[in-house]
Amino acid sequence: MFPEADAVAPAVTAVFTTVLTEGPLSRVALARRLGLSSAAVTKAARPLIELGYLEELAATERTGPGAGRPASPLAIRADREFFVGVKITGDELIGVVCDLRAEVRTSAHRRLSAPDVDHVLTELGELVGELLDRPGGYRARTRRLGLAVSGDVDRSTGLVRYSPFLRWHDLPLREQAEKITGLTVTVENDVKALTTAEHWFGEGVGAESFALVTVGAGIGCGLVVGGRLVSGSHGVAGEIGHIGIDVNGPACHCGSRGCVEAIAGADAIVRQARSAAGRPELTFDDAVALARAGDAPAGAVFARAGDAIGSGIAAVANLVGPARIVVSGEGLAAYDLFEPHIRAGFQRQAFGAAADCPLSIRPLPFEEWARGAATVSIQALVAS
Amino acid sequence: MFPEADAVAPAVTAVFTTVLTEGPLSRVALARRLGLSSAAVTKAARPLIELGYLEELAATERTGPGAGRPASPLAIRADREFFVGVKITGDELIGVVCDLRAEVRTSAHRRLSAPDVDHVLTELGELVGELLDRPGGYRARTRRLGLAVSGDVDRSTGLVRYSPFLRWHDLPLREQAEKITGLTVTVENDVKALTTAEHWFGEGVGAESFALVTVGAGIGCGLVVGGRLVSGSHGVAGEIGHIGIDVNGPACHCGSRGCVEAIAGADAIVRQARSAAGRPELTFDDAVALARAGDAPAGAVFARAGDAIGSGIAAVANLVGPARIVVSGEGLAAYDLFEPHIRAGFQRQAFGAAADCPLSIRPLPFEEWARGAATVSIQALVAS
DNA sequence: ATCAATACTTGACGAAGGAAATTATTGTGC
DNA sequence: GCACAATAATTTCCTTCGTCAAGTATTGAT
Repeated sequence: MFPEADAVAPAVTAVFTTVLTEGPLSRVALARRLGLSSAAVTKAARPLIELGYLEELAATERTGPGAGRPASPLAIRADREFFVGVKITGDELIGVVCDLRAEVRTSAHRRLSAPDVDHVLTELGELVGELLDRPGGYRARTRRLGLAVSGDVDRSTGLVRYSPFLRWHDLPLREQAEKITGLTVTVENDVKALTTAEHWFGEGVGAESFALVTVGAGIGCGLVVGGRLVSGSHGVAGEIGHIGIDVNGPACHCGSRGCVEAIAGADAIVRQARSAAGRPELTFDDAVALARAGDAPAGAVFARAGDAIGSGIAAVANLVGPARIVVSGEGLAAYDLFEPHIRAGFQRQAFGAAADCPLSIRPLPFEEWARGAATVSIQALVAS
Repeated sequence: MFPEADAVAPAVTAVFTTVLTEGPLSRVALARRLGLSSAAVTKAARPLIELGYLEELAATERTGPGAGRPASPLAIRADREFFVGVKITGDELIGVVCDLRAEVRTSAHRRLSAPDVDHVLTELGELVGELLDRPGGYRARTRRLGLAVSGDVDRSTGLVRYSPFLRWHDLPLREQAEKITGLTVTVENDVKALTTAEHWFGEGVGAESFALVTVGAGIGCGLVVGGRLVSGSHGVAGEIGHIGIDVNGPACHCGSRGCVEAIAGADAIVRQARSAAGRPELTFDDAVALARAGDAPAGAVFARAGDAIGSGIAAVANLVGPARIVVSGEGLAAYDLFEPHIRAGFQRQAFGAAADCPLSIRPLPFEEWARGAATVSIQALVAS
């Protein structure tokens, strides 16, 4: 958190993260929220104000019966520091500069000619440089960069163990990215980064448990339980895409049959739409167009896919009972075709009170992935 | 923890629970394990020794190169205090007296004529009295009783919100049981209690995450993530029995089709075995006997059920990635018929490294449920 | 103007844990 | 047998963190 200080008092971190994620709050409100005395909050807030991370707002509207000194809420000074976030895919880099509240200030992207490590790193360095040199005074106030990569990533060491789309194995990405950008780098799995962003700054704020489901080429899921991101003891967690929901379903690339992804993944949808229409050249967008035009077989493909996703989500709700679930991802460009069927599948398969779990289904700007990466670097600041 | 003391130092609780669950450990070993200084462990251990909860063992075998003062490991004095645990089912009470290490010292059970609250409480009082008066000096050293009940239970208030088998609604069980027994009572859901027992004293010891799956009339699951029991925001968690694994499968009492429980629950197995054999009077035990005798249709019913359970377990592994999974329950009396199919279903449906999750499949003495209840009261002591 | 109510600050205090020195107890090399 | 190295446990002193209780600040109501 602070330049020179090996350990920050727990209360300081708690006050900071609570103000950061739960908006302006008075010291007394913070004390209640955190189970601390108001004296402790006063003391914890002081260094944060001195460093410019927090500021005191003017007292606003009266709350209670009308008497008493008005509260002076503490708020984040969002422009105190900026963070770069970059999502790395097999053929593109998407970069953003965010403020402390993870609001995107500017963004850019670059196509990649190949997932070659050196090429990616060169492009990354240029992209970060371009973003920081844009008007806004970002460079002077930016120390950290977050990277989001699909696959098996060790956040604590910044090592990419294996990324199938990028074909990377045991790549010390943090080290190399720090060398080329001069920033302090945090590397995280893309779905986890997005989940973190939603947990800290999106619909998951304040939730003790929370799930984010991404629909796209694959079907992924990030899980927060007990306020902490679930990582999985064997490096696997949130693999909602390979829950089996139909023992007689289509074969999946994982070797089983009837996995959610084998029914609702983008490839699976294209395959099913092609055979339903008898047109082997059909693309995903064609299938969407057909279904929207009222073509019954194409519509049925999306219906089945949505239902499969809903079933998978219900499995999450039945097992861990998150306070809320957000469904998102580039696959939801065809939102209108999926949404009712996701809900129907969920309602059918959710057991008892699990069906009460609020479900937000909404498409997601692709930039959001990069914002997730930036959020991870904000977290890294707070944890430091 | 201690009679008069509103707050116990965190280190004291940490030292106690670690010695309790991870066996005799020297102070230095505890310090390493807990990230504390050895001075802190010395200080934390002292009151525990004075109160008779811990004792110092004689130095045993030398460990390292051979020099240095030998360690004096700290161990639990298991007979310092006893705990009663009772599992309440619709037609029976099963009670045990356990020591601090949750070893069963004596047990008893009583049949219930009806799940009538007053009747159950009367029988409970008599059962507890009978257990404590047995030779062993239990009564003088027993202060706590744990109750395990199926259904929706609020452990913090001791309220049974709804228990379908017992047909109880919003029953303040803790209060009433305390009145009748004079002990401090903790009430917990039965599957959670069993999970806790396995996490503290069984195969889940030391695991950061852990799952226990029970196979019986229903298929249940208790989940530990981040060292803490998962409760579910809407009161639902671990409902592995209603994960849908076959959209065209048999109808389930929950309203959906192809739930794990609709294929592998005891009722479902009987129903399938009856129609497979064309004998409508068949019991569960008959079906087991048939399958063991080599009857192919009966064997197929168990195979399908085991496979369904394995699929459900794989969903748990894919989603939360527990360090290990224990499968148990009275349904595993037919262990030999299930086991290979559970493993096969799990291996097929577990994604990637999730398949590495160790799976223990073993039948479980019915008394174990009561031991789970006792464990919960041991936890309540530690937390107090 | 006074008072009650609420928010915040201050300073004394205590609990908890760490650092380093000290004591305890062993095996090893001579 | 005697220094000594090595490891375990304890003691003493000290820092840190947070609470408590008292005091200050700022409002509306009487």
